[in-house]
Amino acid sequence: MKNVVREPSQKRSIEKKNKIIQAGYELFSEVGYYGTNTAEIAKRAGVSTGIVYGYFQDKRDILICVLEVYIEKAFDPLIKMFDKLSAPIKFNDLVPKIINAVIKTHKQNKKMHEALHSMASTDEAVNSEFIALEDSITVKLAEQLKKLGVSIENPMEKIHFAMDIIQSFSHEYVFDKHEYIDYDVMREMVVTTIIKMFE
Amino acid sequence: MKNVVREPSQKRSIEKKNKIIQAGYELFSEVGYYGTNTAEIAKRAGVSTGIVYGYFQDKRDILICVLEVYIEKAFDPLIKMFDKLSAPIKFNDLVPKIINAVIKTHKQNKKMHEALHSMASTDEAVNSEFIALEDSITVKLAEQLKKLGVSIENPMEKIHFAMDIIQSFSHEYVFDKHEYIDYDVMREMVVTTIIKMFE
Amino acid sequence: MKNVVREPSQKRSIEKKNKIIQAGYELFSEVGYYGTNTAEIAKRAGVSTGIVYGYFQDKRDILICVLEVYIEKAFDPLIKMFDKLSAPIKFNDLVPKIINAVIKTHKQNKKMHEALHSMASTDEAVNSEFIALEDSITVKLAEQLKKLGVSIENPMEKIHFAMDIIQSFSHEYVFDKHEYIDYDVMREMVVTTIIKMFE
Amino acid sequence: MKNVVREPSQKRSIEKKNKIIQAGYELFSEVGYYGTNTAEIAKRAGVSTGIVYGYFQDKRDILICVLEVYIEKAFDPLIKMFDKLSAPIKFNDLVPKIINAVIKTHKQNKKMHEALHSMASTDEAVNSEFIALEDSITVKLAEQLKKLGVSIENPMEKIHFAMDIIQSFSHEYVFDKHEYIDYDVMREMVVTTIIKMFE
DNA sequence: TATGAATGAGGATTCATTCAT
DNA sequence: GATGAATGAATCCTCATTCAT
Repeated sequence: MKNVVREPSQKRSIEKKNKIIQAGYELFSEVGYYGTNTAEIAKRAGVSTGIVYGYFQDKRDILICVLEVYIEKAFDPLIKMFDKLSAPIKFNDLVPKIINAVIKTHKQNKKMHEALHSMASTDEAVNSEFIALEDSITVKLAEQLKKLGVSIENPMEKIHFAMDIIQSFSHEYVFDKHEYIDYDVMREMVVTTIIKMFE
Repeated sequence: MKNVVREPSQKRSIEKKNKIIQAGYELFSEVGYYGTNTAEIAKRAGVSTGIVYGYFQDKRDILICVLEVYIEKAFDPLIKMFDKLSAPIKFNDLVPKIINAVIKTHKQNKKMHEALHSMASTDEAVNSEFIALEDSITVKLAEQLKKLGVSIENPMEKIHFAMDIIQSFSHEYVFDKHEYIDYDVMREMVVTTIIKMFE
Repeated sequence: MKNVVREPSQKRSIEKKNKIIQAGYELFSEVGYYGTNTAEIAKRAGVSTGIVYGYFQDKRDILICVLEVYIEKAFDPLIKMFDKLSAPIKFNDLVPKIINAVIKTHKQNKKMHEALHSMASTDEAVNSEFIALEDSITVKLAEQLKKLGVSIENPMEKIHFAMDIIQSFSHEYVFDKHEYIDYDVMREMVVTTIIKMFE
Repeated sequence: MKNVVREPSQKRSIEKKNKIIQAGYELFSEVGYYGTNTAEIAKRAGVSTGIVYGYFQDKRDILICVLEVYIEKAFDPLIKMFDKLSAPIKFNDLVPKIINAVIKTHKQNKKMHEALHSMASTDEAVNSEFIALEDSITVKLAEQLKKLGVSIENPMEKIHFAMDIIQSFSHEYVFDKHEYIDYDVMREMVVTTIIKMFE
């Protein structure tokens, strides 16, 4: 009976809810979930501590919302790109484009990406959300390929594998972790590997 | 004069320190770093809360030690495998062997793996340690290959890329996240991809 | 200028004020004063949180009003019974009738009875109200008896003592606390004791 | 696994636990359970907030302990008096003695008495404890009377009724609520009533 | 070295009350 | 009058860390 969270119908309210999510987004990015306290979120959002609990059940609820926003921000461009695909598919063009898109996303959200992934191990909901995201991307792409006449063996596995490679490469690329690695060379490897797989 | 952490010279002391690390290992695995408190660690280790701070600077220090143990446990078999390599290298045999080893490691330590990786985003030291680990593996393997007469273009990039693929695949394999994926088919892809790269 | 509480003159307003009191009545009964929050009262009353403070100074003020309603509901029947008394008074009939009335009241309002009495220790106003209630009952009954020609020694003390006994018995009877007690036997004792006192 | 409350074995610890209970006792008496906060209790007890939770599960746990102390303090004299009874029982002496004892107890603990009774309506444990207390007193006294050869009809009901009367009278007597009442006259009524019942 | 009691700052959350609309 | 969003002080409790013994 208690703790009913307002579903903001007023414009003002939605804006305020978004402000809080945005504040959470920033703070979680900067200092992580455990490094952030609700008072800080409220202050950054320009609201009182109390009202935060008018919009969210608890601190974790903010995290979940931030996660959703992140997923939308980060993966919508990709999904849209897949939607726009048209026959005949030229993997030579497509693969680099995807890689670039993923890298761009990583660059823009790298901290949040880290912060959220770091929660997946403790928080089942966060984990599921990421799994569902991978599912939807894989399935969506598989459908598109089929529709566009690309007929390959084990499409699911190939797509998933390709996405894995791209993810892991982009992560490296953005965080640029090892100085002895020429990441542009590596990028070429990724591209080549994937293209071969789909031909 | 504060915070002087004893480097235990006595056998008993070393054992005690290890017990604490072990307790930390278990607890961090089970409930994560933030879900664990030092009193619990002490209790599980069978020591007093106070003495924990005789062996470790703070809670994070335990994490670092746990991390080291993990890395040793998890990656020593791999490194040893590389040490034992002898010419001529048969990638057809080697690659599956490596994959199996990594999967085995993942299986045995999956919770700890998660827990530690989730810290890398917030804790610089943890992050560096992981980077250093990747470095050392890459470098070590590169040296070995060279020594054993394998001469390929861009060895660093290739090795690193191969390791990335294996890591990410093993992770998927162990956590078995998507039901529509046949992970044995995917494993074959990984093997084939890598072998091609090195020939 | 602050905290001016409107004395509602409009019918609608009076109804609304009563609704709030009713909601308070129910909630205080169910979960006690401290277990109830004003938002809940407002919701149950079907009004906004804000307007509650248009009709009441603060939460405690609602309590006071609830108390008044309770007293009226619970003790008016008794007072009316006293009003209707006519000579000659037959204590053999009257005493059981009073006991039944008090028990009935207790049964109908037992939760509220508890809730309010539990406030008397902390809240002076609540306490006074209860004392005043006892006063008025005692005085009223004393007057009636006198008017009806019942002349006894120490009427005030006797009446008060009788009321005390009835109160405490009714409480026991309704809450039926001890299984080894036959409350009907006890009721007889109460009746006999009181009748003897007044003859 | 968490929240294990120390059962203090050390003398110092017991003293400290008692200090906290004492502080709770005072504060609950003065401003009630809801008017007291844990920090205040700690301060009054001369300890830190933290350690309070080393000795008690939560705030309510303190209340329960305070209740036990109160019951012991308040009712042990009575119980002991009953233990010492010897044949033949002279109700003329005994009843006033009991009344005096109960009044004395009420006087010494009146605030605590109020505070605790006010919790009984919300807190089941507190309620049960009071019921159990009444049980034990009634049973104990019944046994004694039987042992000492006092054979009366409905002893349980009579004892209980007598205790009720005494309780309620003592309460009135101590709080001295109505100026038109001569409480010494009333006391005589109580005494007479009870004595008659047991003869 | 070792103990575990003690510290107290910090954090999530609630809720009576106010205020802009 | 009425709404319900907003406020922010207050509260319970936790836990990393210290310290007396």
